[in-house]
Amino acid sequence: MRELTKAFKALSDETRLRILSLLLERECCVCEVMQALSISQTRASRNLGILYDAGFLKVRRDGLWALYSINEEVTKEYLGQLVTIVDKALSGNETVAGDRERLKTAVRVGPGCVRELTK
Amino acid sequence: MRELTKAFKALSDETRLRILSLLLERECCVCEVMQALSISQTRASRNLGILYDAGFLKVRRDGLWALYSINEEVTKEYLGQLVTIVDKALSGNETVAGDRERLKTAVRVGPGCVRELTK
DNA sequence: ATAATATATGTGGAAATGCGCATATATTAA
DNA sequence: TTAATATATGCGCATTTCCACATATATTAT
Repeated sequence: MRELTKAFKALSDETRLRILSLLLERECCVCEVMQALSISQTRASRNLGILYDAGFLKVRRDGLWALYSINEEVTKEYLGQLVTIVDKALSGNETVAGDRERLKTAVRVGPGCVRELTK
Repeated sequence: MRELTKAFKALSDETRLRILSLLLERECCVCEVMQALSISQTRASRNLGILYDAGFLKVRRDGLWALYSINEEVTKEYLGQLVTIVDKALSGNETVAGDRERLKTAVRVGPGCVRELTK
């Protein structure tokens, strides 16, 4: 029961539904999520962590980057079903569409990337 | 999006999942819910209200009683799917089983029913 | 009318949540 | 080694949630 409420709690926040919808598009690093949704690094990282803890996401490391994506091999059947529900329910959503649009122009660097700018 | 987070928020609480599971058994009044789950009248009423506001339940009045049940004609498709998910996920749950067992012996009166006791 | 009763709700307090700020951690490059 | 960078996290604060207590509302019976 605790696992189930945890899953629902993870989905009970607008920011996290946007993140989940974004990751349905493709795998993203934290800095891409923060750029696409126009949110802070802390907020992106924390909410990715909450979705991860609930079992919805998986992570892989690539150098400095933490690449998050939808976890296909879920431990519980309902996790996959919930992702499908969110996907369909937000299929025509404007916010989600805007997030995905901004993802296209997002670059894999964070806010304090001085090196790239000064070069 | 707000409607969707509201639905998930409604399901992100153990008490409300127990209530939903109980109503999957049969229609119940508030006092039956409080007896089956061994919770206060306020707690039963408030959480039934939250599930109702999210669209999961319907109510009908029968004299003094408010009879809550699962809303079959949901406005959004995902509401019905979520109920199904909860039902399956908690199918073998001990707490839910205990609640349903206590529901069998529950009577349709509240805690302050002096008349019935003194007769 | 009054009394009894089931349910709903306003209020307050404790706990949980969400987020920004600052900082810690980990990885890579020089 | 040091510097730069992406991500994670401790802390504090504002907001929200959950509940009990008391009370309000609505219905039925007398």
